[in-house]
Amino acid sequence: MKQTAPASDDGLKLSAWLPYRLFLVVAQVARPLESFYSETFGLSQAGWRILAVIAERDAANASEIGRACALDPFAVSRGIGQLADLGFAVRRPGKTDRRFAAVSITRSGRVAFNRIAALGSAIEARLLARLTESERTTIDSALTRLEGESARIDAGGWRALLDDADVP
Amino acid sequence: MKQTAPASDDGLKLSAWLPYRLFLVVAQVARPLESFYSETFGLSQAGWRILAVIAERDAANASEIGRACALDPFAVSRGIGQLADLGFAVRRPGKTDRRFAAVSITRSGRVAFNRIAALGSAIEARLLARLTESERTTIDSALTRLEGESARIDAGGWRALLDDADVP
DNA sequence: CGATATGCTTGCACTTTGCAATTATCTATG
DNA sequence: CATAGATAATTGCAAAGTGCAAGCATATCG
Repeated sequence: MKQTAPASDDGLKLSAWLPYRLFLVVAQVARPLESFYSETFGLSQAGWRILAVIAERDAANASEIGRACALDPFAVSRGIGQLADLGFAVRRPGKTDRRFAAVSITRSGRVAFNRIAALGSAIEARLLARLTESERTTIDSALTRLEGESARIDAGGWRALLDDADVP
Repeated sequence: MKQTAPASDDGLKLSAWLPYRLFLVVAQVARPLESFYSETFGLSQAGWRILAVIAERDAANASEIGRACALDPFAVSRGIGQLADLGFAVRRPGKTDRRFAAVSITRSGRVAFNRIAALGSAIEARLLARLTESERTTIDSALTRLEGESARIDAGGWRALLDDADVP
């Protein structure tokens, strides 16, 4: 009676794997935020991300937005469409090159953003309260490097990852 | 000419917001891994997460799995179905209480898991290489607290978050 | 001027998700 | 010991989201 394999035989303990641990925090924190903005404004996840980007970077074009929040051009286009329907954003042809849309947040978009941002800040405050001052500093600096390295990992694709170490 | 609101007036700078920074790392790191297991095994994201859970915790039931990887019962059920179709998992009625499914990884499921885990380990290694030993220690301990706090945040829902601080 | 390239959008098929209803099993009670 | 009320999991179906081919507008090059 040995149809199922018994214990773990590779070196990956999920609960200790760094990306998984980060994922858990992100997923759990995203859920209440998402239910807030979707219930309150009918905003999708992509819509919220884009709103947050154009709230801090005015007259952004679609590719910039996509890069800033890990969204492909289709999703960006649709997200902007949603924001435009809700009256939270306007798109105008770009000033110099009119192929580039210049997407800007509207007044009511900013109002909505501020409401969501208040929740976001509350969440961050709850998290930061669990850390000491020196931990915050360490994490801030470490995270900068992790962002850079993860961008490179992403850009390289999975094939590049197996050239370094053990391969199947 | 003032249809659009100008600069940021609330305190949320997206690029400095902790959950966003964590999200970026997670999203970028997940992408190559996902394209690997979906191309190679036809596994969905939920399928992979569940596979990873049952690889380290044998005879798990659906709610345990769901809790362990932030998946609702429907998604878990479907994910298990997918794994069963692929021959990577079997479900049997639980031993004592037969309502609980006892989900176990199969031999070929473990083979697949090990292949994916190798990639996962490579990714983690790349990330950890960017950190000093003391940063790793700090992050390890901080992350444990963040996991706990984010679980509480999730459990409380968004209404609970606004009772503490500034409200809209 | 075409011809070609680029940024973005749209239409359509396909997949994933959310939720109500269902099945199977267990526990408690008269 | 039958029946009512839980609980764990699954399934069916509609709604939402996604991926990709093709399309439109604009720009640049020969």
